[in-house]
Amino acid sequence: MTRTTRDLLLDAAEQLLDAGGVEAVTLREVGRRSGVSHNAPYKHFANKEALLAAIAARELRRRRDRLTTALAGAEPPEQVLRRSLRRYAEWAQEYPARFKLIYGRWTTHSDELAEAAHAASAQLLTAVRAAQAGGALPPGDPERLLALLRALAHGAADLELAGHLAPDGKGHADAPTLIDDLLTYLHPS
Amino acid sequence: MTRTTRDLLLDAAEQLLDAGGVEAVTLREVGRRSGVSHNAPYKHFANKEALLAAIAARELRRRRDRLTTALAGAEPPEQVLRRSLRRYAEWAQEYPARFKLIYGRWTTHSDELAEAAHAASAQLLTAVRAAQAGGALPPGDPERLLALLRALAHGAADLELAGHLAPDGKGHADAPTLIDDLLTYLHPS
DNA sequence: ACCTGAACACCGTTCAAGT
DNA sequence: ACCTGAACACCGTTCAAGT
Repeated sequence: MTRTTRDLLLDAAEQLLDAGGVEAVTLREVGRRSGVSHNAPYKHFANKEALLAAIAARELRRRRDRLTTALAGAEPPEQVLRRSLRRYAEWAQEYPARFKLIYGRWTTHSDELAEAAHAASAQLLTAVRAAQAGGALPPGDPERLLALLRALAHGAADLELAGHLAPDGKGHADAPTLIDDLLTYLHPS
Repeated sequence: MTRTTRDLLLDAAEQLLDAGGVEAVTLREVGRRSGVSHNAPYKHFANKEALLAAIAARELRRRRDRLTTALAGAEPPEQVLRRSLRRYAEWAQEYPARFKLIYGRWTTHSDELAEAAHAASAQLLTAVRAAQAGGALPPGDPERLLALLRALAHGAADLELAGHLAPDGKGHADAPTLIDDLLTYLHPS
């Protein structure tokens, strides 16, 4: 409950991450903003990679908790799925650096990161199964169908972020539109 | 035709990029490998960003040329499209750093980069239209349909690269499989 | 247990100077 | 026109030393 130095370091690093991307996160500036020396972070994290992994894990846990809340409601599973995928794309747009950090390659193995990612996947899988049972998604391996949905949402978000999605502005092909398009194509008629 | 210093610098930088990612590309090492001083690159490129943009543009032009060749053949357009998307995913796996560089956010505007990207899109759009005309893809705005296909291929490639696609190995949900799955779902029955 | 300050080996970039 | 060497302001990381 007490505001530890570790928390201060994490908050400062997250602030820098959001403001200027991963390259703006320097241990020296993190220390400066936390009121400690430039290498105090080494008493709390093995190195810079470990600090970034801790930020990624914390953010992933936040998102998993929100997803759990959404799934607990009375909404039909295909609606929950649609909203979750759309929120994923919106979140990527709002916090691009967090998105890149979490869904980029992890150079350091982190148990807590892997655990949070697995839990989020399990939640989504439940929604896919329920949507299949309700006839809103075609039958077949739910893991494979979820992979398709996630790949589309991820690719749409990433391309939009890079400005490579419909560069002429034609077709209104933004990420939420593409997610809706896919769900429509997948809906058994 | 002569091997200019500029070419040497580009080749050295590309080598470093492939070997160790974008962070392994330092102007000092590029100069070292090209047999010039650590700041000779500044006589050929405005800065490091411009050097990276030149590499990206060169690679994008190579890929566009290969795509043009593929489209000129007698193969049915939906097969060309399928092969192009699969090759995209394979290329991402083989040259992850080039993939990240080209499809990441461009911090420096480059006319030649923008031009090459636009040309590649135009080529793919032709294939989509032909596949629609042949009944292999559903009707509707071809730009929007192409955006869907590219987003899926991009997302599948990027997640696979990061090791976040089917982490348990279940479902055989690798990138080529997902591309095939989407084309199957899209095929009007 | 946690923190500091100096030090080391790197960076990108600038600049005066050379051919 | 192209290149060099010194210099500047940064980095991440290590280490001896302090409380």
